[in-house]
Amino acid sequence: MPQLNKFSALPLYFQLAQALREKIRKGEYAKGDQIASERELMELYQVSRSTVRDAVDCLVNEGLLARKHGSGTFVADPTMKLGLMRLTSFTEDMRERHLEPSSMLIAKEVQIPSQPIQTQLGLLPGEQVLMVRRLRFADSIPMSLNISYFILEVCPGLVDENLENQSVYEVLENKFGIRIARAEQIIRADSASEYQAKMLNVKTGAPILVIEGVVYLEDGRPIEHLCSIYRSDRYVFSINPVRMSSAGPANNEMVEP
Amino acid sequence: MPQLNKFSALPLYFQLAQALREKIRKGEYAKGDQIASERELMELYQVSRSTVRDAVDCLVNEGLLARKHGSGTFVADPTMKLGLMRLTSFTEDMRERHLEPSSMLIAKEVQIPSQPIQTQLGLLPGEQVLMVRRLRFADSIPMSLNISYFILEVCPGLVDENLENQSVYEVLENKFGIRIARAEQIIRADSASEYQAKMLNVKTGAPILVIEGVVYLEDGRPIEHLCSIYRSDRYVFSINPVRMSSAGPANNEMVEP
DNA sequence: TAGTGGTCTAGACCACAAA
DNA sequence: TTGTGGTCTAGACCACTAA
Repeated sequence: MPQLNKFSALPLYFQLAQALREKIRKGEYAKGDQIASERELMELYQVSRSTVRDAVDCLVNEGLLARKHGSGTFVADPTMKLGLMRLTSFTEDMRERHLEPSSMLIAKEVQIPSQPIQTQLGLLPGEQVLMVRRLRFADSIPMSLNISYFILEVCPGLVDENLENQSVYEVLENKFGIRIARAEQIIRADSASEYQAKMLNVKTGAPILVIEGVVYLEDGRPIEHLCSIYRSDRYVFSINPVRMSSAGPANNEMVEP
Repeated sequence: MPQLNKFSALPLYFQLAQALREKIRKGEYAKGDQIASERELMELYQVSRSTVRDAVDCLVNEGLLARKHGSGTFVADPTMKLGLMRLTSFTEDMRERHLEPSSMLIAKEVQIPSQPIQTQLGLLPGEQVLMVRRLRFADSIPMSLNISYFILEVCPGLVDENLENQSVYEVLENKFGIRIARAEQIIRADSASEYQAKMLNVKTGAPILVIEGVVYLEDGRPIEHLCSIYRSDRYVFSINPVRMSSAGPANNEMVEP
C-alpha cells in the first residue's frame, strides 16, 4: 500500500515523485508502460490532482515520464531521451547507444588532491578524496579515459567497492542510497597527449573531446570532480530537447482570433 | 493596460508568459529587477494564482526569471545563467562572456542544399534555403566559423537583411516576429582543416570544437541547419544547471521524522 | 509583522485519443 | 462515448525574508 507522510517536512508532491521514481527504477513500471492516470494517483495516494501533477511534472522534466494528451502518461522510452541534457553515467550512456560498456581500473587511491580540485570541490585543507582513474571501453574498444575525485567524507564506503566494471553512480545509489542531482560541466576540444593517445589507441595529437566538471547531490553538496576524455572518432555529445515547459501549450496552433 | 484574451485558443498562462517575456525583452523589467508579485499579477491580469504561477514557471524554466522564497521574483541576472543549456546566439553567448562579438560575411546565397541537409531539415525536393557563411570574432580575434542554412519559406525576408554584424536570431525575432524555441545539436571534437585553420588563424590540425544541428520554432517546424566550429584554445562549452523542478522542494533539508 | 513564494485542496470545463 | 491530460478558479495555510 502506497503511503505518503503528511507530516513529513518533505512536500507531498516530492514524496510522490520519489515514490514514482522508485517504481520506475525497480522496474515496476517498465519503459514504455502507461502509469496510473492522474485521477487514479489521487485516489491511491489520497492527494489532490494538482499535487499529482506537480509530482508528475518533476519526472517529466527529468525525462523519466512523458505525457500524451488524451492517452495517458508513460514511462519514457530511453531511446527517446538519448543524449538529452541528462546526467548520465558512462555505463548508461553507452547502453543507450547500444554499445556494451566495460572498464579497466588503472588507479584507485585515497589522496589529497591538487589545489584546483580542492577549490572546485570546496574541500577543507587536508581533506581526502578517492581518486579513481579508469579506461573505458565500448564494445571492447577504448572510448574514454576518466579520472574522478570523490569526496571521501560524503561516501567513505566507496573505497572498498570494486569499480572495475560497475557504474559508480549505480553503486552510490543502490548500495549507499546516494543520488546525484546535477553537474556543472564544460566541454572542450583538445589533442591527445602521447599517454592519452596510447591508452585510447589513437595517434598522438588526434582530436579528443574533454568533459570536466563537478557533480552535486540533491542537497547541493559536491561529491565528485571528474574529467573524461573521449575519442572524437567514436563519440559525439548530443544536446537535445531543451525541455521548456514554455515550449507552448498543448494546442500548438498559434491560432489567434 | 495589460490584457489577456480569454477567448484566445492560447491558454491564459501562455499569454501571460509572453506578456512577461515581452516586458523583459523591452527592458521594462531590467536585469535584476523584482517583478510584480504573484498576487499583484493576479489582480493586474485578472487570473488566478495558479495561472500566474504556470506563467512564471515557464520563464523560470527558460532562465529568464528566478524566484526567491520570501523575497520575490526577479529578472535573472544574465551572469547567473551563463553557459546553461539555453539556446543562445553567438552574439548573446559572447556578450555573456564579456567579449565583443562581431562577424564577417563570407558568403550568402540562395541555393538548394545537399541531400543530408535536405533530410535533416525535412525539405521538399527542390526547396530552397538561404546559405550564410560567416567568420565570427570575439574582441576582434577569430573565434568561430559558421555555416547556416535557413529555410526560405519560413522567412523569405531574411534574404534582404544585412547579416554582417547582427544576430540572425535577433533579426528574426525583432523584424519578423519569429522566435526560435529549441535545437537538436551535437558537439564533437575535430582537427582544423587547412581552410578552417587559415580562417581561424590557428595551425592546421589544431583541435576545434564542432557544434552542429537543427534549430526549431515553437510550433515544431525546423528553420535552420547550422554548423559552427570553434577554436578550442578560446572556447569551451558549458553545460550547467540542469534546471530540474524536481531538484527538490524549497525546504531542502531532507529532514525525516 | 507584513509580504513573498511554496504547497495543497476541491472542485470545474476543455481538447484530445481510442474504442 | 469514456477516460486521458490541459487549463483554470478560489480559496487555504505554510515557511521564508526583511523591515
